[in-house]
Amino acid sequence: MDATRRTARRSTRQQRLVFEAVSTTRSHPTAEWVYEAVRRELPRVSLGTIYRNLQRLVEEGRLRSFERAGLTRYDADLELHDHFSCVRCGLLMDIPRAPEVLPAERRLRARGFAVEGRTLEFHGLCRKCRRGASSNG
Amino acid sequence: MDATRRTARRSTRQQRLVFEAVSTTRSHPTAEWVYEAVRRELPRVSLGTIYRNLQRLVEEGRLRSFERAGLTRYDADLELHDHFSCVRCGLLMDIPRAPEVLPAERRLRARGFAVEGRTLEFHGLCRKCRRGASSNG
DNA sequence: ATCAATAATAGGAATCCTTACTGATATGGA
DNA sequence: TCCATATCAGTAAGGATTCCTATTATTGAT
Ligand SMILES: [Mn+2]
Ligand SMILES: [Mn+2]
Ligand SMILES: [Zn+2]
Ligand SMILES: [Zn+2]
Repeated sequence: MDATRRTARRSTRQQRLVFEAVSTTRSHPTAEWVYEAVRRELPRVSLGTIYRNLQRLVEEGRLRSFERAGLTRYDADLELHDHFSCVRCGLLMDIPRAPEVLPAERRLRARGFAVEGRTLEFHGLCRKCRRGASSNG
Repeated sequence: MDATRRTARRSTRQQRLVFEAVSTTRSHPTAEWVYEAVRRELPRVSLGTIYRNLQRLVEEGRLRSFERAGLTRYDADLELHDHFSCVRCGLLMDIPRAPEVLPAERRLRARGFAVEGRTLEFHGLCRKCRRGASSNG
């Protein structure tokens, strides 16, 4: 049976390298960053291929994506988690998400909204930047 | 004294109309939306003027801005508040922010981070879309 | 190994939002 | 009036992403 599915899912070298580039960093990289990383292994790769595979991996649920400062960034960590970003150095750090339900979410549900998820990001100064904050400009 | 400040701050008709367009809606409009709104009063206004004044108003702290789906959106509500967005109809709704401190923020401070603020957005189905969710595609 | 069918690629053009530039115009003070 | 300066309209330029097309790679079957 199942004669309809003639072709199996491909996994090209390009796609594997794109996924690997994103999944081996915690820096929430941009397409350009992934491009440079993949190029080191596959110098002839094209930027279009990077975008195409990133988008495919997001559709397949193997990566998350979000925007920041006009750029799309990618994250291979599929666990629900929140973020902290440093307004000085640009660090974008993961924060584990505790199972607690936020009061605001309870209020939304009580009003009849179906809450499926959330995005939570704190911003401020990381430890390193905090130390130099008073002396430097 | 204060002879250095020779020219007073101008407030042009264009700037007033840009601010009015943003501040009289709760839809978190885009630059294009503001452009169309201002054009109804001032048909010869240019898109560059819209962008320039939006950017100026944000710098002056009279508007907030943030990105969503590749577009910059503007908000005249300076009160700290959170958002709910409907994944089906695109509604982006304000949620008043209660004074409670989130546990995740306490944990960050305990680890030495200086938390200055946060962005919190829930997503799911609004009441209207929830009703039609099961029957419609 | 060869073949046909199909999926993915490289390279570049096109698109979309936003910013930067330029010459014209308006404003307010000396 | 005359000058300095701010803002304007219009348009060019920029940057990130998507789209397009001919080419190449992969698969399954002969
Ligand atoms: Mn993350
Ligand atoms: Mn708002
Ligand atoms: Zn920092
Ligand atoms: Zn809705």
